[in-house]
Amino acid sequence: MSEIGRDLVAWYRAAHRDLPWRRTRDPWRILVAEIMLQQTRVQAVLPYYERFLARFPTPAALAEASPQEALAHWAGLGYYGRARHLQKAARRISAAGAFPADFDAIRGLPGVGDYTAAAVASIAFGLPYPVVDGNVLRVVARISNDPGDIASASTRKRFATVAGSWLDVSDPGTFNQALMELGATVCLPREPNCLLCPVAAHCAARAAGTQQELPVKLRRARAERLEHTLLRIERNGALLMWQQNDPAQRMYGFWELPYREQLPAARPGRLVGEFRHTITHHHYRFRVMTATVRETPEGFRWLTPEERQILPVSTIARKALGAVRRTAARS
DNA sequence: AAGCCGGGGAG
DNA sequence: CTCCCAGGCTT
Repeated sequence: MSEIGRDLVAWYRAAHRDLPWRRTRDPWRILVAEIMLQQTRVQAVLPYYERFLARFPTPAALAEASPQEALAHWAGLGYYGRARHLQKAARRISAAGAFPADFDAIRGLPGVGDYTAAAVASIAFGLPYPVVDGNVLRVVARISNDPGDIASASTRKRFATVAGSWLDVSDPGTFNQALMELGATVCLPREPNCLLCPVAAHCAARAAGTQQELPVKLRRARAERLEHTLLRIERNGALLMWQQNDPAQRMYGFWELPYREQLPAARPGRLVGEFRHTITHHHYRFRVMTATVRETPEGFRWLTPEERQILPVSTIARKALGAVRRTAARS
């Protein structure tokens, strides 16, 4: 093993965080963790992980569940395509009778790309594949003092080769988690804590003083601003809502409050709440108004509080109802 | 290669 | 406000 690998693993054994998915080598539990952790912070995943696995402890359990229930257990975590892919993967694993045990078979599961396949292969099966996530890109860029744009495929391929050259083939899973743990807790994006770093002596950026400039990422996204009004229409304690039934649209499968434009015939009442919400590069400002309707509009349903507990309700709808409660409490 | 998908925390 | 997070899929 490389010196960097040895130092990283020794540091990791002494300093790593105790996280629930580090207490198992069950490939199903590892897979669920890795899917949940895609572009999602550890702190955000923690409340979901055990709850999800308590309900779906095996691939068969998720395979047999309704898509609605799977989605309801994912609601609030974001990137809902992951929940649909995971259920497809669960059905495939369940039908095969065993979890796929080599890299290519794991990589072939829906929702599993290069990162997730390497993570499951190394952590659950001890196979020697280096993971390359955002943490690893940052750590490699700094240790190598490499100014390549991490948005480009060629840079990612080069960095993967470097990470692979450090890999501890006797325990790839621990090495991979050590490299990511360093990025998550020490080699931070804005302010790397080089004084605590176990591999500072090997770090070319540290030597050159360029650690704050790395990694280089050229792509930039801009935010679009939008405004909408949602309607809170209540009847006998139930709320008028609709379900996003178009797979091509955002939030497919989720229940939403009516938008003002959807119900031109509704009679608006008073403003009862206001909140902001950001989805990728869309920055929304929502107003919430009470309203009344003469009859149930086509495509809408009255959802009781009990139904809203079980069904997948969008974060926007949850925020809207929360904003109403706070506004009502103040007035 | 670029665009898109959620949501929240840090600075 | 901007940036980023244990990324992957589609075009």
